[in-house]
Amino acid sequence: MPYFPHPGGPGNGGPPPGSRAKPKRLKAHTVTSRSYSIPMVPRDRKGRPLLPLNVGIMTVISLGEVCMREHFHTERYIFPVGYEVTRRYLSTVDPNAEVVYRCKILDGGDGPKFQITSDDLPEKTIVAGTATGAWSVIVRCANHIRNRQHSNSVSGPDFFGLGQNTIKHLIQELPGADRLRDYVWQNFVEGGPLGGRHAAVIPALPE
DNA sequence: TTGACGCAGCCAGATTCCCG
DNA sequence: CGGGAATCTGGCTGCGTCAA
Repeated sequence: MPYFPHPGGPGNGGPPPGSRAKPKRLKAHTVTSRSYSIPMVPRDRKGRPLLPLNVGIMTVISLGEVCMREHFHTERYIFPVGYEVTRRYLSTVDPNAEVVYRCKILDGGDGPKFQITSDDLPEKTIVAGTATGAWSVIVRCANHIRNRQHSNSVSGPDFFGLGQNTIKHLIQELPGADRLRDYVWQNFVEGGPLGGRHAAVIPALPE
């Protein structure tokens, strides 16, 4: 998650020394359009991204298609029908294992359906109306078999990769994305100055 | 070679929303 | 109105890059 401290955050006075009481946070309900630098994305001759594509720990299998209907986008995220990624996470069967989860967004008629299938339980498919709902089932179960008592709080869109700037950028490029009413358009600069682990996005090796 | 730096991934908790 | 679900923010940690 790119962290951009907002005005009024830490460093802007902050709590008095010795005070550990956190100030009440107000929900940032407005999304502002701004520019982000993202790694260069490998593309074919027509300019389409080469899939599958490794983005961080995730692999984008398909970007799907932008659906103009309501509920298929918010001001922060677009939920393309047919979008598919894989990612590694804790197994819900073996406490010592990690498995690959296949995340898909399907057309549920009146809204998107978020489907997750794990490699160790391919017959058990989790489907929910929200990304958070689907992933919270996994996280709760993974924590349960490990006897971990932490909350099942999880950012679903984050786990689906929809919060990744690179993936956001690719989804924004899909036909129709520029005509979504509620979505707040972000400006991405490909090949911008980036350090760290994921300075380059590489095509995933075919299985 | 190594330490500083920057970023992604993940988690905890706060806030908001929604339904009974 | 209350409780649970959904969503978002802030911070910690680990790892890769780069310069000294």
